[in-house]
Amino acid sequence: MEVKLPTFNSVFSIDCVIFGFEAGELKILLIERNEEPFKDWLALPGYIVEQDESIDDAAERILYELTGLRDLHMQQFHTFGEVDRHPQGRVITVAYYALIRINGQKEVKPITQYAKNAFWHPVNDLPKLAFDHTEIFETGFNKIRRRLNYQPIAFELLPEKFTLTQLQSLYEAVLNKKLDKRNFRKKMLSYGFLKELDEKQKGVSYRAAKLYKFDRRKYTKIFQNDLNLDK
Amino acid sequence: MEVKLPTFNSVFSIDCVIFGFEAGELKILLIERNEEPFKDWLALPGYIVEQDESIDDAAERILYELTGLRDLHMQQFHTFGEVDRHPQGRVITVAYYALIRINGQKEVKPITQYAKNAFWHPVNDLPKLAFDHTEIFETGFNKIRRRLNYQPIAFELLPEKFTLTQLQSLYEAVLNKKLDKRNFRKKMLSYGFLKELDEKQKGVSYRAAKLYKFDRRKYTKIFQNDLNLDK
DNA sequence: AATATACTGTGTCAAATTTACACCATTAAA
DNA sequence: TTTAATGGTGTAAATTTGACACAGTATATT
Repeated sequence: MEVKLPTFNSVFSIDCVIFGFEAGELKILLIERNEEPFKDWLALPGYIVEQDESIDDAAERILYELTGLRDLHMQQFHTFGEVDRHPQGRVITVAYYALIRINGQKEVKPITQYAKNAFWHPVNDLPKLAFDHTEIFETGFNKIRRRLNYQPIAFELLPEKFTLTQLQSLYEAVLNKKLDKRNFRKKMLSYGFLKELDEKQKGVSYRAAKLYKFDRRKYTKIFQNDLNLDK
Repeated sequence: MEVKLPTFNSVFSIDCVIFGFEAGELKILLIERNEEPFKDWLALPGYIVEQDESIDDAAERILYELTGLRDLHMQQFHTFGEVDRHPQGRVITVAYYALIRINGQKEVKPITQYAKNAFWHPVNDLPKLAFDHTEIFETGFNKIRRRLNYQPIAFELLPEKFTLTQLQSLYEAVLNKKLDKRNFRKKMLSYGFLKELDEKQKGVSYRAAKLYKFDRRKYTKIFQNDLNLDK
């Protein structure tokens, strides 16, 4: 923006694509809308930005109000600004993604009345979504697919302690292809940022696997000289 | 955006980081502002989005009005939404980049009175810019650095016919490091999307180099199975 | 005509990385 | 004790990357 301000020229919103991983499946968080337009439709959690909050702050607040989730690391990925994307007027939306451990999170549920409820849905079988939310989802999914290879996003989706098989099945779910077990392990371990624990998986009816932890300090050290990958 | 529209809540703008390549140097397009705030400061070309145009359309229009440049392939890369980024009020801006051949373009010059003039400036020696434009530039520069490796953006900066040395020096300018000549050529040619022409460089006082063309059809064919890289 | 200048264009080998590939070990349940 | 299910492991070939140097050619200069 370059000159004296005109009056406001648009409505500005945030939409969130929240990924979770559960039972070997990649899921996203959807809400059931409780207001027109698209009342009763499924949609991404999203709402309008306030004038006195940054868009990053707005993303956190909105996600919380619609789903009860807090303190996720949200990352902007694209802004959608087609004139007709909202049936009631000009609304420009900034899309964010976040990744979250589904297990160990309290149930998701809306805090405000704008959503009837919120729930996890597998990405492989998404219904039609309100507005242009299908496109927003797909754009976001493509982003995390790419980023999986150069950012430590997998570890935000897994429990703190995880097995290498779990890690692999997450990669397979995101990339949508099978990986070779031995090569995958060799590679992951070669990075040096996985810490092997003196602990094993519990509650399985077969040989328990070793648990690992992601060591963010080491990761940062190893990749500190890379280009800034944020934004 | 999810519910009935409130009145407009913000001003919405576009800022452009336009890269060009000339005399072995990477440059961006700056304007000299002609209005408050930041009157007489240098800034990225940018302006306010109209209500009846998509943000992609706005980006093209605004760039044209401030610099006379048209029909560039502009690519959104980040949205800046800090509350205080504009001294006069809430302005959210979507930043775009584009790449352009400086040579063979007509002179850049503003069409509207919002900018006094427009000119190319080397990226290595940028002055202080208005607003948060220095941050916007840096974010954009990091983006194209990354994308250089998986998108054919180099060829938008070079003339249609170019030598491998020119291509290499562009890579060196963007990545800010020296590359090995033989390895660079081997690799580039191995992709198979460079077409060798029956033509040589002219007007140099030493052995003329072969000219090449970028074959976008072949490029697309080769990489058609990759993830969608737009957005 | 000879020489200087400046850049073009090329190949090999070692090292590192990636890929393909299969079976025994362990645990719990039946 | 047997079955079911997954855990955990190594090697060799192929590919890719990285390091490295000099003769060839067009022009300008003398």
